[in-house]
Amino acid sequence: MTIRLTDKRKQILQVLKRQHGTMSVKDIHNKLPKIDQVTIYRSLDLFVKNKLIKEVHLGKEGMLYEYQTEPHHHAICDDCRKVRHFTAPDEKIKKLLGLEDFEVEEIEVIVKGVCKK
Amino acid sequence: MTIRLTDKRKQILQVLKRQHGTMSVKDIHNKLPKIDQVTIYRSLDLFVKNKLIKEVHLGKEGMLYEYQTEPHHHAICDDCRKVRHFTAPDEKIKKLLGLEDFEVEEIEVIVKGVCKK
DNA sequence: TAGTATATGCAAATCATTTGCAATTGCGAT
DNA sequence: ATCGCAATTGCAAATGATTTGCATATACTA
Repeated sequence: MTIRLTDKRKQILQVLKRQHGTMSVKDIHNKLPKIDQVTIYRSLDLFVKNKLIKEVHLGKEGMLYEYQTEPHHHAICDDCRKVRHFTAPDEKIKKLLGLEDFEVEEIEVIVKGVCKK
Repeated sequence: MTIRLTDKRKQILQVLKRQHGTMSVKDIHNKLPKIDQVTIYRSLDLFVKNKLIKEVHLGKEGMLYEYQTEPHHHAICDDCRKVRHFTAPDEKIKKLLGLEDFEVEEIEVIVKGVCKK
């Protein structure tokens, strides 16, 4: 099985790269109305499996996808629903967790609260 | 608006308390087949809003609910899908995050990887 | 105990995501 | 260049989780 970087896949990845943040399938479809939603779903799955992008659950609103230039975590405001990024040294988090008998592959921190502007 | 702790709600909460772990709506419904799923959905929403229980997303499989005697985080094995709990001092995590301008209400850490038994 | 607000069940709607299948396209071998 | 086949795409329909509308049942207050 080969993974072809077709034109549509390139477009989808491009949109995600430009966004600098999370997008839903709908968001992507709005930007690329000529590409079928199903194709977007399948492409995203493929990208996730190949670790080109990340998927995150930040609420009940369905899965979100994100191209990360550098790994980061998310804080979401309960009021305005805006998402903020923040970085934290994975190694230190790992140490805090102290998980024995577990081969850690990915750590995801989701912070909920209210942003005071 | 008053929150009535009706018999059905008590049963649902009871089931969650006994579980010591996450449950899906289906899981709960299996244990309490006489209570309609819709009632379970509505009760869980209510419990979450009143902070009696927590809801977590650990995968694509839909929302999970959990009664936590003490706050903890989750590690999920990509192979066996088993969920493990672990605690970590919130204060220290908060410090690592270094979120300015954000009123933190809840921190959720989700670890993905493989458990080596 | 009557009156009213809340809770419940059922059927149907909605929303995100997946699947089946037929048509199209990309790419390597000729 | 083009033939052939595997991978990709779109469309329609299926699935699965969750929500909504509404009529009935139940709990609490006066």
